[in-house]
Amino acid sequence: MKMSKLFVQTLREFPADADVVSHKFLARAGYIRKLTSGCYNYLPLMWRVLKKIENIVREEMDAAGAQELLTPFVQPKELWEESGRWEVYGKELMRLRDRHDREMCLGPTAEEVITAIARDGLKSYKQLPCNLYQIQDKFRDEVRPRYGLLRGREFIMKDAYSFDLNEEGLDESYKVMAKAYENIFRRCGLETKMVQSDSGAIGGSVSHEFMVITTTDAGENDVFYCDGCDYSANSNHAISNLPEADTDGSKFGFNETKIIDTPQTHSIEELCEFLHIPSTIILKSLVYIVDKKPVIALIRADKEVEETKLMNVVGGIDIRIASAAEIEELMVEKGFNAARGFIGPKGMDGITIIADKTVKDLKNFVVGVNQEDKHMVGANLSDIPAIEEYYDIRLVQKDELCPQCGKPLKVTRGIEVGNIFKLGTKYSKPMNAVYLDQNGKAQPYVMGCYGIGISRTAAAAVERYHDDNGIMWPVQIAPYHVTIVPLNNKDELQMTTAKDMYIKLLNAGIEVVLDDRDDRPGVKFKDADLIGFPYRITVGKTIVDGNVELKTRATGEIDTIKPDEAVEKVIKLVKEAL
RNA sequence: CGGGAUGUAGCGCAGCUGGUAGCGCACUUCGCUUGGGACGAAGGGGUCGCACGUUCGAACCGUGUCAUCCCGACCA
Repeated sequence: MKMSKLFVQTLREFPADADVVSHKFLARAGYIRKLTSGCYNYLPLMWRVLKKIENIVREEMDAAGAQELLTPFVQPKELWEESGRWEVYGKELMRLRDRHDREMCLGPTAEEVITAIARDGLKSYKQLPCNLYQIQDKFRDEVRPRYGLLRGREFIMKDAYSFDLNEEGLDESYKVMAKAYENIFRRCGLETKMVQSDSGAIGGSVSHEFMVITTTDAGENDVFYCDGCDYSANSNHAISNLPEADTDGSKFGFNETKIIDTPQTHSIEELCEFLHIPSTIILKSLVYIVDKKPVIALIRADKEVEETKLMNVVGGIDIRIASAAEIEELMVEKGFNAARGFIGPKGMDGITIIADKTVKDLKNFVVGVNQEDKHMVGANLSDIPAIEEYYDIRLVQKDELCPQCGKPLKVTRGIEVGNIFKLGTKYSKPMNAVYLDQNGKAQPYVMGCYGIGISRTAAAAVERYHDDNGIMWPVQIAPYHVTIVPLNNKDELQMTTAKDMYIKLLNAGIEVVLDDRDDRPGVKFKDADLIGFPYRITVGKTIVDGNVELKTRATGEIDTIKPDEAVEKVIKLVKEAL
């Protein structure tokens, strides 16, 4: 490709609406252009990157025995009613009506559609196991799209679905996919961590996420991991053991149960300061609204509630902390007069109360009693409504102890590029998707599903590999492997040398861009760095001595060598990487 | 959903005490230059998001609307 004909417009400045590194560089280097909020045009350079990722995914999925197909982007309401998700999926599901007023949606995922396909085609145990996948646009109407390609509304996803005879078969399919995912991300030049995670709206029992560990702030997930063993988990799923802490209020003089004045202590910090106590002897009561109904969560006050865990315990879909107004409403309903800071579980009959495991060990603690400017001190579990079961609804924090080996846990940010779920019969049962076993008896498929964000993977690669000057693509997914830059177009020797190398590289199957533009060297260098060609061959004045320069984008390393050597070296480097 | 802000050329911005639009980059042509986003000259490109109102006159004032971005969504 000649640079003069390549469809790309690099910008001297970052677009004003870009916030994270990948968005900034992809927009500035001419890879993407926003069409509307959360939806991006993939321009020719971007499309080449995406196709490369897709092809790696295809090869590895095919090698793992999966079969590719393609389903429509628009899906009918009826299928979603079969699985029950039409009601529960929420606002992320982009719903629409056609001219006949029939309801449908844009596919955010395709469990229903592919389960329906399987149920028509997989009638016998002899046909199982089976794994079907597609690479397709998905649409999720995010509350707030942001971070460019990392959290768009429309995005490209590979989604695969496995159908097995039983749990053992699923375990095997799951392992095969986990291995395929490792291969895929390695071949994309990306280091990933496979971490335990919550299964969220897709449902199911076991799930893992593949995270690209990033130093930029674009990582949306906190990943806890252990240096001492292989434990690692998303914060929405992580568990830990707690270090020793003072949880008995008698050490701080609370030996008898009484209600005392604690004026203006609306926060835990203020309460600690007022009473001269650590937060570890306070029972914190948080009011959440889960699916429009109040739920009170109890936890030791130095710890935070992990909302996903709480939601899983309650069994809701939508969760948020209650507003001041909602708390007031609840207080009025229960006949109390207290604002945030003074809420407690006592007297909250009829309200769901969920207690964290940290509550169990509290003795002679401090707790709100739904009276403004007052707290109960020296309280014990007998002083609050009986708690039948203690759950883990706690957000793990750094330096808590690994649940497997006891070492302090570490935390890092990660971008989720892939996830795998064991679904079991969550979809096959309600959708009556069954096969006949050896005895002629109908059995629901035991399913798994496996996603990879193709466009997100590309963005994650930029987050991971860039410097101040631009992108540093891994060779495997770079839009082109190498650019040849003659510094002065009017210098005949430079141009003929550059063109000669260009032809040789093309003939060797290398993806090469010849920068034939009549621009000054600085312009060409800046663009080459910004776009992120893994290799750059510069043909400058040194050509009179028979030398060109081969520069490696990622390392900045420069070789001064003969043109033919440069050609050979690039061929070798690229072939090795692929 | 709540709050904040912004919509003026492909990109980044100015103009906003009302008088019919400008700068830098990019683009076209010519000259000159050629190892890290040169320089000079001459050009092309905009119903100032949209609608309604106020006014002799609106990018500018008012109302509404749409869009975009950011922050937050209450840790008691």
